[in-house]
Order: sequence, then C-alpha cells, then structure tokens
Amino acid sequence: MEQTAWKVGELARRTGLTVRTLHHWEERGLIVPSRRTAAGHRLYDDRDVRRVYEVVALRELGLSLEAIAEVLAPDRDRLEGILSAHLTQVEARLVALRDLRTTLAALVAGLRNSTTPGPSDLMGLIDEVSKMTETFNNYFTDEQLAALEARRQELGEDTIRAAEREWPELIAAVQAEIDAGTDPSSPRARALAARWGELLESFHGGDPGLREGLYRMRDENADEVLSRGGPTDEQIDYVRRAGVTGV
Amino acid sequence: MEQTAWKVGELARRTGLTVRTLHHWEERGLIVPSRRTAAGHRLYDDRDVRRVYEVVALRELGLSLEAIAEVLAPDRDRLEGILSAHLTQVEARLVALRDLRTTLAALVAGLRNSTTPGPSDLMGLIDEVSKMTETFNNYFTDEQLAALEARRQELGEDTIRAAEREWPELIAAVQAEIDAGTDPSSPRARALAARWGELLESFHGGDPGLREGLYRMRDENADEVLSRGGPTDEQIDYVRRAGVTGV
DNA sequence: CTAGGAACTCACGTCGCGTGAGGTGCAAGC
DNA sequence: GCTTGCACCTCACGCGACGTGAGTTCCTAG
Repeated sequence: MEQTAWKVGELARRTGLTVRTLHHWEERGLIVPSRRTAAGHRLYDDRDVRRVYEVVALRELGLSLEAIAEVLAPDRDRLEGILSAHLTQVEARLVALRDLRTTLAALVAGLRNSTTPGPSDLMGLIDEVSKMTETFNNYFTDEQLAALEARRQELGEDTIRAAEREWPELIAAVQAEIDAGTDPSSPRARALAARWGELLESFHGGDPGLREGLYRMRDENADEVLSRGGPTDEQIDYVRRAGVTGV
Repeated sequence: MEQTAWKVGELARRTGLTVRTLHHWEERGLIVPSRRTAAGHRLYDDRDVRRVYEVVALRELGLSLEAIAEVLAPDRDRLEGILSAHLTQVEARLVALRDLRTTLAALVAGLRNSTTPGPSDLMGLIDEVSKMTETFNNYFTDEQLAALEARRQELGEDTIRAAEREWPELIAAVQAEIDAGTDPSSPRARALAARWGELLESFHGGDPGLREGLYRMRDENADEVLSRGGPTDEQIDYVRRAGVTGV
C-alpha cells in the first residue's frame, strides 16, 4: 500500500537532479529525508518530493540556497520580501550587464574595423570607448536608448555591421567628389546624399528625438567624431546641399 | 632620479586595489613586480603600473583573470577573439537575466495583490506565473517586447503598479453597473468605459501591434485570463457598447 | 632600543555543487 | 556460500577571485 518511498537514485532520476545535489541540499538543511533504512540509505516520502520541487522552482528564480531555506521555513510570509529584494538585485545586475554589453559591443566593433591598425595601447582604446559610450548615453534618454535597442534587434547585427563598414567608404566617396569639384546638384552627388540619408535613417528610424540627439552629439563633440573617422563639417555641408531632405 | 618604484601598499592606494588583490594577481602570473628588495619586498616600476591599469580595465569588462592573462600575453592578437567570445556570453546572460526579471516581477506583483490569499502552494504559483509569462511572450515579437520594456521604463514602476491595482476595482465597478441594469450609454457607464480605455492605452501606448496582440491573447486564453481576475466577455461587451473608441 | 606600521608567507572560507576515493548493502547467478 | 555489479554511503578536494586572519620580519622615527 505504500509506494511512497524513494531512494536518492530514483528521486534524482525523476527530478533531473544529481545524487550529489540532493546530498548537498541535505547538508544545507533544505531537504532532509524523513526516514532512513537500517543501513543508512535515504528514504524520501511524497512530502519530501514536493519540497524538492519547491526548491527546484525557487532555484530557477536564482535564489541562493540560504534564501531558499529561509523561504521554506515554516513562516512563509518571508516569501514576498525575499523575492522582491531578489528582484531589485536582479534589476541592478541587469542594468550593469546592459551597460557592459554596450561597452563590449562598441569595443569589439572598434577593434574589428579599427582605423588604428594594432591596439598596442589597449588601455587607451578601452578608455576611449568607455568615454565614448558614456558621452553617447548623455545625449539620449533611457527611453530613447531602449528604443534604439529595439531597433537594433529588429535590424539584426549583420545589417548594423554592414552599415558601420559602409560609412567610411561613403565618407571617402563624398570627399572624392568634393576634391573633384563635382557640383552638389549632380546626379552622382545626389546619389551619395541619398545613401547618406538612408544610413542615418537606419540609425534613428525616423524618430525625431533620436535624430536630434544624434545631431547635437555630433555638433558638440565634433573633434571626437572626427578623430574616430566621422565626417568633417565640409562633407556634411556638401551632402546637405546635395540632398533634399534635412541631413 | 628614480621615483619610479612603488611598494605594494602605495600601489594599492594609488590604484584603489587591495594588497591582497595584487598578491593574488601575482600568484596568477598577471602582475609580477620586476624587482624585489633584499628583504623580499615587492618593487613595482612604471611598466608594472601600466600593466596593473590594463588588468583593471580588462577586469571591468568582466573578463576572468585567465582570459586577461591570455590577452596580456605577448601576442595581443587574441584580444578581439576573446572580447567577442566574452560578448556573446554576456549577451546570453543578458537574455536569461531579462527573462528572469520578467518572471520575478510578475511573481512579486502576483503576491502583492494576490486574489488568492496566502500562497500555501508556492510551487503552483510559480508554475502558473512562469506559464503565464511564457504565454505572454508567445503573443508578441521580440521587438514588441522591447517596445513594451521602453514604455514601462517611461511610465515608471509606481504607475504600473497603480494600474494593476486599479483593474480589479474597475472590473468590479463595471460588473456593478451591469447588475444594476444601468444603460451602457449612461454617463456613469461612459465614464467607466473611458477609464477602461485609458488603462488599456497605458499598456499598449497606441501601438496597433501591441493592442492587437493583447486582444488575441485574451481571446485565445479567455479561461486563463478569467481565473486571474480578468474581465468576462459580458463585461468587455458592456464596455464596448458604452465606449466610443474600439476597446 | 623600542614602538608600530608595513611588508612578508601560509592557509582557510566563500557558493553550489562535480568528481573522485574508498567502503558497504543488496539482489541475482554460479 | 561466493562472486559480480550496481546503488548507496561518507569524507574531502577543486573551482574563481579574492577577504580575512595568523604569525613573522622589515623599516623608520623617536
């Protein structure tokens, strides 16, 4: 009449855990089997099994074993407090990780198509990129950054990288027309200006706030932008005269 | 003529690290001071100091000491590879953490204004919430979820929580009017419908995609929604007849 | 010559287990 | 009864990046 007793191996298989994990949880006082055989083999009854599943669920929420022990203690009222404390901590980590991702992505991109050949002074590069992303963040609200995030996800990494690779070419082409004295209203100049506008559009997606922030950033950090291979005032002016829409 | 030699304590103060950390980095082969005094005290010269700053910078990127050692090795070409590998890993963690945050937030919200009084079966609650957020994710594209994210950040947590608390009241009020036989075109009914529309609007922000996804989700999971305190078909119909804009 | 601050070298603790090592329990086949 | 083989048992070390003593020696100022 009682099938309700499992040994560790069975329990481990049924729960997808390892025997060692169950031992460890017992050491920490989380799951202590209610009985043992004469030989000392652990016997788990169905209450124990339920508890195991609870621990699994809580562990998937990222709680520490200590916190889980606290939650599973007889006074379950602590659940909400612990969870919301954990949530705040997770959110902090999330923010930090997001910033880190941005910095790393900029660094990798900077290394990949770096104008400077070899980063012999890697500290300088890192500093530079960090400062740049910091500056960048200053020109957009959190909301706009989230929108940018969404756009990036939508476009896909490859598209973005392709655009980043295209900019230097486009800038060089514009400079070539300037040097050649081509009239800004010529078809060639207009084509370049059109492409220029498209690339910008692929960044801000038509959002006026983003577009304006981008312009402000360029205007107020012209030197920085220039040293990173950005366009000169002359180039921008040329494109503006060649283009139709505001650039 | 040479001030260019620091002992650990000085270096630690100047870099904001601890002495123990510098010792540890030495054990791992990262920063081995180029000289020692006769008594065995470490002496760091300026090349060592530069290296320390490099390690600091790389550590801030979240690299392991092992990876840093690899990056700092004579062949610096590995930098890009290591960083981009790290980036992929960071991105994976970011995705996981985002999901976790969503689940946790839903759980905490569910506990805070839970219709069910005490979660005696916390596993059931967790399962339920996990399943719900999973379902939720099925009705929106990644892009839409990012947009939702942006909106939430914009509104602020308090506003959202207030809205969540308001829904049950509003639904109850609507039901009261139905029970009382109030005409849907009456001012009272219209006022409720207007508020209803506002709360919905605060969710989807006017985005047609979000609005449509929300409706689809409700239609296809009516039972689920109902059991979580959502509105009945009758209530929705009443509000639709009372309101002017599509609800 | 002494005080005390700074330096030194072990070495254990953290967190959640993985991974042996070395020994016992138990059912089946000989 | 004896072996085989598997499941179980209890230590105990290892990971990563240090924190935190503990016990000892060096150095400088009074």
